[in-house]
Amino acid sequence: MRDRRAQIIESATSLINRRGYQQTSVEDVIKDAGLCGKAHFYHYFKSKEELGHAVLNRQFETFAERGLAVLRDPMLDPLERLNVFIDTVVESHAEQGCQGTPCIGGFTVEMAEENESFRARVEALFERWAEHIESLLWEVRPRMRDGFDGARMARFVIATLEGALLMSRVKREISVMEGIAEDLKRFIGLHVQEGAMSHRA
Amino acid sequence: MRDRRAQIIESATSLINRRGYQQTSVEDVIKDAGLCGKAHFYHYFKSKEELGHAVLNRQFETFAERGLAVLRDPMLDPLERLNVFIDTVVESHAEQGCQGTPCIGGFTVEMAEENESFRARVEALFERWAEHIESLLWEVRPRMRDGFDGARMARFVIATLEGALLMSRVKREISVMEGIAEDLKRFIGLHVQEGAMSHRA
DNA sequence: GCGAGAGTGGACCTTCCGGTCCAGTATTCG
DNA sequence: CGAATACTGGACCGGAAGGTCCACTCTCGC
Repeated sequence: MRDRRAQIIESATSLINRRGYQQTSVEDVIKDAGLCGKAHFYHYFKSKEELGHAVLNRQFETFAERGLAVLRDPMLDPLERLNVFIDTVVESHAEQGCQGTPCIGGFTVEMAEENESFRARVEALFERWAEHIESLLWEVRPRMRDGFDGARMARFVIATLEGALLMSRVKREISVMEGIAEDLKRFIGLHVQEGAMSHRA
Repeated sequence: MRDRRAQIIESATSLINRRGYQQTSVEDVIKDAGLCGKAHFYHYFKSKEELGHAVLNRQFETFAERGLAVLRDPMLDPLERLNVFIDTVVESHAEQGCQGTPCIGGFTVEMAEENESFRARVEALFERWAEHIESLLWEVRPRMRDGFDGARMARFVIATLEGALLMSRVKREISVMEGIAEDLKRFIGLHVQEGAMSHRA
């Protein structure tokens, strides 16, 4: 069964999200996943590092499915999609009591610092995320003001979201993040040409 | 002599900035500070945690002196001060090879996660920072558009800077951060009323 | 000169943790 | 059946790290 492996990754992800990578011992994961001895764990993973990569991969995938999917939803106006995406990030963070890291952020940075191969992967995650937003913004380029730089804006959006995630995590409170998200959406909206609003209210 | 103690804090700050709190052992600090045995270290600090608080305090103070001072410089137009401040954050991050955390960010969040008393302190640091920006924005309120919310904007600025710091740290590259900082300044500028520009070019 | 605090040097304890090894049982599938 | 694979349980190892203890020297102010 690969169920077990998946379950270990699940447990590890949740624990690492809450306590960080270093603060999560293999033993903790074993306990949480309901395994017995270490042998069982090392039957599936050759090291804690391998588990770390698996967790990062999982973040990668979940994020790609849930988060990034909305960025490509053909039913919505691109800019609207971006707004929905931002709201989604805020909401999922709120759902997890300002602790989980629905996309990147938080613990991933700790991991990036720990180990070069982790770092590369986190960077790739950032890049992939940026590219999604970038291509979305490319779609709406004709509607934007002159000099609009989608690549830059994509990074700006990500940085702001990450920072907001971080702040509300430290503060253990979501309201700050909500305000920031609103302002961020407003900022994006300011780049739309007058009279070139999307087809929504 | 309190020199020694200060020197230990100095070493610890630098190490923690580079490698994180958990990744920095007391032994590392001892070596870096040029102490001899552990006894020497524990002569000044009763625990690693106490050292951690001292480091946080130092960050607090250095940041207050260098970073926040510019926010109150009476010689500059308030909005200009904010721009200078943003540039300063970018520059000092660049100087440290995208690794140091000139103000908060990075390792402080790791510490916040580690220990509740650390968390409270980091939160206080955030709050203090926000208040400085807030009061600066209060000064220029008459020049701003209707509905301008200084408190919100202050948090927005901080979140964006923190996120940018984080991204460029993972990427080990400053250019992304520079772009974000520019956009951030531009965003702030967009809230100024037409015809109410500051007295600079 | 004497006592306190600074500094030196290292042995040592304990706990935690990643990782190994092993011995055995349950399950499943050719 | 028989062999691989999944699972159980626990002993164990080696190293890192926080922290204690101790015996000793140096230096400075009273």
